[in-house]
Amino acid sequence: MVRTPCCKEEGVKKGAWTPEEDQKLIAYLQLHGEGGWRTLPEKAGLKRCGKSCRLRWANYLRPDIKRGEFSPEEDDTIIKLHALKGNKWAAIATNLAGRTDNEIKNYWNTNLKKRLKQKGLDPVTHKPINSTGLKPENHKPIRSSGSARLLNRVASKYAVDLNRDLLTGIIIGDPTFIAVDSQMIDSPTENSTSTLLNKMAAKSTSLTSIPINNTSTSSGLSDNCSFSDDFTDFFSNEEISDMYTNVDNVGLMEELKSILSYGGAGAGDIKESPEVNNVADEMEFLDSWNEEGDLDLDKFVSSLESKVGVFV
DNA sequence: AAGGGCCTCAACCGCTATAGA
DNA sequence: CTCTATAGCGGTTGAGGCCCT
Repeated sequence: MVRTPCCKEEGVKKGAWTPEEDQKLIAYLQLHGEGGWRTLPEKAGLKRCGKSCRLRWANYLRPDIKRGEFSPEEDDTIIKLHALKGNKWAAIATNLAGRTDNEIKNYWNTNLKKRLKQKGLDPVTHKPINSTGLKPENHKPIRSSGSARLLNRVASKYAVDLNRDLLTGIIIGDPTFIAVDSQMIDSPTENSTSTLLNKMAAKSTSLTSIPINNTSTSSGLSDNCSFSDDFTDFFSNEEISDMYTNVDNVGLMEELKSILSYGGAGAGDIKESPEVNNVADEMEFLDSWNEEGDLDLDKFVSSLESKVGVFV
C-alpha cells in the first residue's frame, strides 16, 4: 500500500533550520495562528514540509517552551511518571510545564536512563537489576496470585486515603516510590495506612526477586501460603506492639489482619469477601478508581503478573 | 594540531487515531 | 462506509560539538 507523502518531495529542504526560516515560521504563525500545516510552507515562503514546520514549532519555537537544564524536581517527576506510564512521553510531558515530549524523551535516553542504571535499577522496570544477570522473565513467578489479590484488596480499601502514585508504586513494587515515601513512616502528619503499606511494599518487593533455580522458601513463606498466613510476615513483634499502643491504629490493624487472612487459601483460591467477591471485581474497582485514566491498567496488571504469577 | 570516538538533541520517519467530506 | 487530510506519537537518525589520545 502506497502512503501519500505528507508533502511534495521535490524542492523540500531537510535538516537543521536556519534563523531566517525560524523567523518566517514565527511571523506567519503569529499572524495566522496554528493550523493548515500542509499549505503553510508555501504561504510562509518556506521550502519545508508542513510536518517539519509543525514539529519545529511544537518542539522548539513555541513561546511557552521552557529551555535549559532540568531541575531535580523535574528529574524526579519524570522518573516517577516513567515508572507509572512507561515510554509515554507525551503523557509525561503534560505533567511538566514548558517541556516537550521530544525533549523529555531525549533527556531520558541521555541522562536519566544512565542514572538509574548507575543506581543498579533497570530503566525499563525501575526494579533492581539482579546481580546474577538473570532477566525478570527467567524468574519463577512466585507461588500464587494471592499477593496480587491482596494488594488489590488493600488498594480497594485504602485508596481514598492514599496518594494514588504511592499506591501504584506499592502495587508494582517500585522502589523509587517506596524510597520517596519512606519518610512517611516517621512523619506524624501522615496516616498510619501509609506506614503499613510501606512496610508491605518493602515485603512484596523482597518477594519478587527469587531466582528460577531457588526452590527454597527464602522469603519465609511456604509454597502454599501467600502474604496472608501471618501478620508477623510484615512486622516484628515489637512493631506490632508499638502500633497497637496507638489507639488510632487498632481498627486499621484489625482490618489489615482480616484482609491478610482473606488471602490465605493458597494459589488460585479465592474466598468470599464482604467487599469484593472476585478478582475481576477488584480490577473493576481499580478501573473506576483510575478515573483520570492516566494509569495504564494493562501495564499495571502485566507488571503484577510478571512478578506474582497470573493475576486473572 | 589532527582525527577518531562518543554524546547530545533537533529533526525525521513511519505509524495510528481522528475528523470531516 | 470509504477516503483523505491532519495531528500526534514513539522510535530512530545523523550533524555537530566535545573530549581524549
